[in-house]
Amino acid sequence: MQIKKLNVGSEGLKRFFGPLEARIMDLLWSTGGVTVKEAQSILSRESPISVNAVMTVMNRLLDKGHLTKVQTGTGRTQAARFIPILSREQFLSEQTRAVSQGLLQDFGSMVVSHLIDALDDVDPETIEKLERKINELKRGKTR
Amino acid sequence: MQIKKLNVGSEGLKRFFGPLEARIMDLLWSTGGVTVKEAQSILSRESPISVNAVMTVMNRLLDKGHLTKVQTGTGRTQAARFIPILSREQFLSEQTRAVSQGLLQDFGSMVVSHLIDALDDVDPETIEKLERKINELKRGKTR
DNA sequence: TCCTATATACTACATAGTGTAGTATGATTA
DNA sequence: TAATCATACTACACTATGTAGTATATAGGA
Repeated sequence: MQIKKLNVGSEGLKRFFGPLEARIMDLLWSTGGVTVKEAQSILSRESPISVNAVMTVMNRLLDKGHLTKVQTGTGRTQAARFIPILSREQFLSEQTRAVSQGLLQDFGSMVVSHLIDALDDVDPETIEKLERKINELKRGKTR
Repeated sequence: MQIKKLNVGSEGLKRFFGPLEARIMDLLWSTGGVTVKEAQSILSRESPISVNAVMTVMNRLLDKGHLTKVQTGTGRTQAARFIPILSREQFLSEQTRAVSQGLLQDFGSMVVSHLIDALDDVDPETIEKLERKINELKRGKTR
């Protein structure tokens, strides 16, 4: 599922989610899936939050298509487990792809220029890949 | 002024503003500055909108620091002219910089990979720049 | 000088997204 | 069967945005 808004001033997952949503998604990805109660317990270590608050947000994430719910039974000892639909990698890849592609499309060379300035911290293999791509493009041009 | 949210699914200026805000900024940049009444007249050509609706939005853009107001006098014949603080180019450059840099920072190589896929449509000079940057980086590494 | 058109301010309401939590219901198991 | 736990439903706050009504001040013509 595609995120609608990117929070430009925030960091990490908070770019794609609200602060609480981000903490919950992080937890879901770290653990592979938790129940509402489990999530609430863990989140409450930092600052107390009600089970219902956590549940509402998890249900919203469910509605938005980020999670599935696995019912392991019924009754009070069998709480539903919420599980991310995409892996963290898949999700981030999809989102960064959507944003990069969108920006590139509308503001092409401007964006590339900014990326150039920020390229210093990118790992060498990625730079290699980039270089190969450029050679490819140049070959295409002179052909 | 830095935008807080990027509308991922929208296009052009609507990535940075709401639909009406975007139309107004576009108008402001195209004309170099207009009064509320002027803006309202022009916008109403597409679909009728009240002067007040336009004014509220323009004032909000003013509050957010995107515009200045130039008072050419007082009274009914001298409406204030709203003028963008940054040029369109400056604004877009600043915003795309913030977004690109943020994404690169948090999701470095992932973003570059997507960039690679989208590079085909970028103009040759930019590719040149990119190539020079890469050479620079490689020299830095082996030095 | 006074009336009225115009500019501007202030206020209000709707909708969407997010954070937070209360109440109600329903199933379970001790 | 009653206390416990899971879950649903509802509600409220706050922010951003779109839209517009009412009020006020001021200028310029009659």
